Amino acid sequence: MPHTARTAASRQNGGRYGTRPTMKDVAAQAGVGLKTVSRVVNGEAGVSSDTERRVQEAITALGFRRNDSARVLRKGSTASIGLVLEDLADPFYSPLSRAVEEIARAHGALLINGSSAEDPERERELALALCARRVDGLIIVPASDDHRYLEPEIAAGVATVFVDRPPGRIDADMVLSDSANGAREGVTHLIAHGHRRIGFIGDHPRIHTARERLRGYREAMADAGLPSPDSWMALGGTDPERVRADAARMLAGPEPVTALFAGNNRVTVTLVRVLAEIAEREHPVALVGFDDFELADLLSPPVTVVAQDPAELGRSAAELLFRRLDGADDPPRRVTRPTRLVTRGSGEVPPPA
Amino acid sequence: MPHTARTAASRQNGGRYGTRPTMKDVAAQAGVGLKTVSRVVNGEAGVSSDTERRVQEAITALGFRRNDSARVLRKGSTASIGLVLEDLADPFYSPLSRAVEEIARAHGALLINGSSAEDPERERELALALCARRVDGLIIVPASDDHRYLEPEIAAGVATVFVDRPPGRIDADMVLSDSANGAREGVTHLIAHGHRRIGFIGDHPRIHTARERLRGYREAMADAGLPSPDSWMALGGTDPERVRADAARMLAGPEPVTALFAGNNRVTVTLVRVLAEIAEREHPVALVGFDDFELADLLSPPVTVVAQDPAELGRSAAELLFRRLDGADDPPRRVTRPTRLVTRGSGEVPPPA
DNA sequence: ACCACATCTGACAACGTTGTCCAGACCTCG
DNA sequence: CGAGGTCTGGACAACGTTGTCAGATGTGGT
Repeated sequence: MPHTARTAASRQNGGRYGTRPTMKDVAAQAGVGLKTVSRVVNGEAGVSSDTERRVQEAITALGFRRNDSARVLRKGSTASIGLVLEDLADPFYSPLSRAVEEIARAHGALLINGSSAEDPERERELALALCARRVDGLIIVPASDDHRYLEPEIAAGVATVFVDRPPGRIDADMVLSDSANGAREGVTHLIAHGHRRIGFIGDHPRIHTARERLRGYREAMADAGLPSPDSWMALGGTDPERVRADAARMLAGPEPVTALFAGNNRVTVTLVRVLAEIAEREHPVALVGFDDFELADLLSPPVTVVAQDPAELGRSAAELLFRRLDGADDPPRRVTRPTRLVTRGSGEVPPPA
Repeated sequence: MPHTARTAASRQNGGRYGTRPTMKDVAAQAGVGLKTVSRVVNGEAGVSSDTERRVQEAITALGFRRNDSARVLRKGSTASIGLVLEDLADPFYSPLSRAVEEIARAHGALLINGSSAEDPERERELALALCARRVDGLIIVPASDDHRYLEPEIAAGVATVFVDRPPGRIDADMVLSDSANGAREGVTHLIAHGHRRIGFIGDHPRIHTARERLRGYREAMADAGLPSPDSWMALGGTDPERVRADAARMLAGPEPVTALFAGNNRVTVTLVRVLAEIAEREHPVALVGFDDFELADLLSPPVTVVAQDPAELGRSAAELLFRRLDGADDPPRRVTRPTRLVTRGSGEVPPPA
């Protein structure tokens, strides 16, 4: 075992720590021209097998690795794409990210990704940093509602696809779930099970999907001839404390809601906790959540959800992106993917008699 | 609203679709020298405010964005780090990834990441591709057990930190959880609650953490003077069907195990399902899982786990990496983080009388 | 012996940026 | 009014690769 990897390996390197051999060095070592090395490295034809062998040996001896920065500069394409989303660690977005990665890999591209943390300025910084790196394409889960800052980039040829939420003030490809209809279906389901007072707790209305889901809720209530007073709607974000307070408020008073609709997975999980805590004291409250989540079926009661398929969103977006990179230049398209109501129990709890 | 973003923006560009303005173009537009533009773009001193203004206007007019590829080539540092892990979508790794991203961001670096899918060859390809891109540093969750392929890279100055599992056949920085002691503690906990026949279901023994956890299990059994026959140990990976079959086998027969220890979060979740399915027919089986997971506390019974903190692993690894990038060159260090037994119920189920 | 042709190889410019170095304009002070 | 300094701006080389093109060598046909 070497003393340290660093010293051990730098011995191979003649001790030139931090200096990498270039094709020129390889050429000198092999006694051939620079371009011949380039040909060998890129598997181009027209190199005799004897020369190729000599070059390969020199490459191994020096530990040469092609500098892709220089290659990118010369060739103009980076074989990498950027993904900007809200939070890489969110169980909704991580499958999306993974799906994008798989498609990218299939196209020989690397994935650079960053979390915007729902901050428009941070989204912008990230997206522009990725453009400066000359990513070939960009997939964005918007935090901002104005993407005009991307116009020069798109004009310069950076293929751009928006996913989960639409772009703001520019026309571009997008892949969305049908939030409004999904929410409407979920709320209608609660109404069908006898509920008349239903609360909606969702994310900030500046987020497109949150607005759409709220709209679906309102439409479902209106369609059933039910009121939906402001006190039954909370749009304060997904902070657990905030959600708890909102839920407590809706569940208190003389006319408490008998069912809750959660606007996304974060809210659903918090509400599951809240309802579990009060389960022993009160009549059970029905719950339907937007977004599926792991183990939803093992809770008691199992949680009924309006499911979307985040991996499928990612796949669609990435495929659309690579279609563009392959040269498709038809007008921007909007892909809408349906949601699916998964009934498991919590959404079928009847209201108190 | 523009007809399409592409055509709208390319109008700004004089219609030169796919061609980006360079500093030279900006210089010509502003009527200054090339280097002056560079100075403005980089906020260097020595440019009069009048000249600066003219340059800024030219930049905006042309939609110029610095080409970081060229910059990287000239400067030698990419301000980006690579992360290779098993699966970006795994709820254990996604917080790790996010934590690395945050630290990278704090140091002004971008994160390029890829999933090895537990395939050594894929890990190698990814890591070397990242090195070819000249990432400043590399964080790796190994799938391979031989990392000598990285020696030339490390010698050339690519800081490298291994996380969650140790490197193979090279000496390098690493950040690990204390898997063996964690598993021992978990199994000892089951023994303390009266269990004598305890099964272990874990990942492939080629994975270091899987071996360590198995070792912890064996030591705990041996310390208590209990046997641990092969039939109580399954190391076939995390495929749900496989895990189900293994569990079924251990729970059948005249001397079934009365408790199960799960080697990671994937296995735990599958076992939760299995135990839920048989809960009504048989005496409840105790369960302790390695890795915490969301909603573990809301299942019935709530799941006792040996918790590690993946975000903390990621943070530690990234901090170690940036310490190296800042020039620290003390010998490679091994950081071990303790695990924490979280008792919730499933691990305190007694054996049948 | 000679030419036509194919095969192999290398010199050179270019990609877009930054570091070095020098020139000129302008100021200050003796 | 000149010497010395400061500020501003630009010419040029270099980073490591790839595309172009032309030169060198070898082979076969006449």
